[in-house]
Amino acid sequence: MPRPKEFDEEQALDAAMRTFWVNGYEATSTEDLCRATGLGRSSIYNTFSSKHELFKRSLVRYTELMTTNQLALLDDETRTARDRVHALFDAIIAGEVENRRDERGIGCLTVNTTVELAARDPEAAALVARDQQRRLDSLEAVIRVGQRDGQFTSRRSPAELARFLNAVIAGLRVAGQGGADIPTLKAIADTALEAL
Amino acid sequence: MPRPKEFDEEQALDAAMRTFWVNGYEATSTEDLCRATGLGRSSIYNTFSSKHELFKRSLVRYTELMTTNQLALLDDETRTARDRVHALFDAIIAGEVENRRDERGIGCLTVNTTVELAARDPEAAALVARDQQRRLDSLEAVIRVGQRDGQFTSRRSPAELARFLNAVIAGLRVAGQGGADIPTLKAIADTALEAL
DNA sequence: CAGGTTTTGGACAGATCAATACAAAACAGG
DNA sequence: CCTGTTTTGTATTGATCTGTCCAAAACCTG
Repeated sequence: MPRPKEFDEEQALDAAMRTFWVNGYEATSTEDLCRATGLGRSSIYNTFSSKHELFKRSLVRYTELMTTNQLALLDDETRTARDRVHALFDAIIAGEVENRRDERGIGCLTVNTTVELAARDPEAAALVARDQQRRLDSLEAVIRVGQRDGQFTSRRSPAELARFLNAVIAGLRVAGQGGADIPTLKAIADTALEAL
Repeated sequence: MPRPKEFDEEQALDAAMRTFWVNGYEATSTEDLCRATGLGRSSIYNTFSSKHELFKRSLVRYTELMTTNQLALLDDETRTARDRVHALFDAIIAGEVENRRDERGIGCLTVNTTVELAARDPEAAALVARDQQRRLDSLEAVIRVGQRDGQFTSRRSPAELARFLNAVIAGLRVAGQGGADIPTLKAIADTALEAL
């Protein structure tokens, strides 16, 4: 009996997510969100309650899309540990490249959120922390495999190396946003791989 | 003949810098700046022209203070290359530790600016890029020394390794903001050092 | 101590912010 | 085709934002 929505909620969420991703939370106005999604204010508030709620859903969606894809690369047991980590770096760099604006990457929404919001938005911080834990778990597992197979020779613990890789990934993102070119990003990733 | 200012401009700049550092550019209101500096609106606008101008000056001051100190560590020719890089990491981690709020670091203003502003503020981007170049130059020089002395055995070029270290530093900052504890940060830094 | 200049405080301007109110439009079921 | 429910567009709210205005206070110099 109710009137159906004229738009696809998931599609609108993707548009909102991308806007937050590119502009950040504070610099994104509700009007920006209207323009990006093509919806009116009423539809947005009716569907997503508030800007903050919409941001949280955007963040969740981002991690569902991105992290899930990336962890699939790490968990691919048909490949060696080194190949998996390499594939992850390649995917990250490829993402940075295809999302360039004015010679700069747009980074990673979870990194951006950590920097912009984590200190004063506990909910956002919790979502990012949860995502990070998933990533660390997968990284640790693949490093363990690589150590068992003798591919990774560092004597450091898998947990430490996972943290290290995660930091390098964040650093890659920041470097991309700073305007580093692809060969530079590849060199950073390769150097990190050699540290394992 | 003119009436002198009642405040110390440099001191006010430091307070403003710290506010931008902790809260970010967008989330800092002019009233926040008044509260932090203890100045009235008129004094701020009379002295610094605008929020954006004040931000640029804060950014310059930040890099003058921080980068200058850090590069002094890298350029200290009384120490070995490895010791210098180690000292840099120690200083960064010590800085992250002494600036913690609610179990989180407040990061680095240049990294924060890269993430929040570089894409849409060319002036801020230029200031950050200039600072980064200084850092890369010093890193490259010390790596060159380490390679000559046989302390660093990686076959990668000093330029690439400098980029790598810079990325790890950014990653350290983000990790600190994400709530990583000190041993974790130290492990990340040590792992990076081993890659050289 | 007086004149000229600057700083300072507080009120204010205009824009923009997130969010809401409300009525008209659009749809499903009976 | 009508009834009830939801969505949608528009106008508007009240708060907050950056920046300005202006008069009074404060200072230095002559």
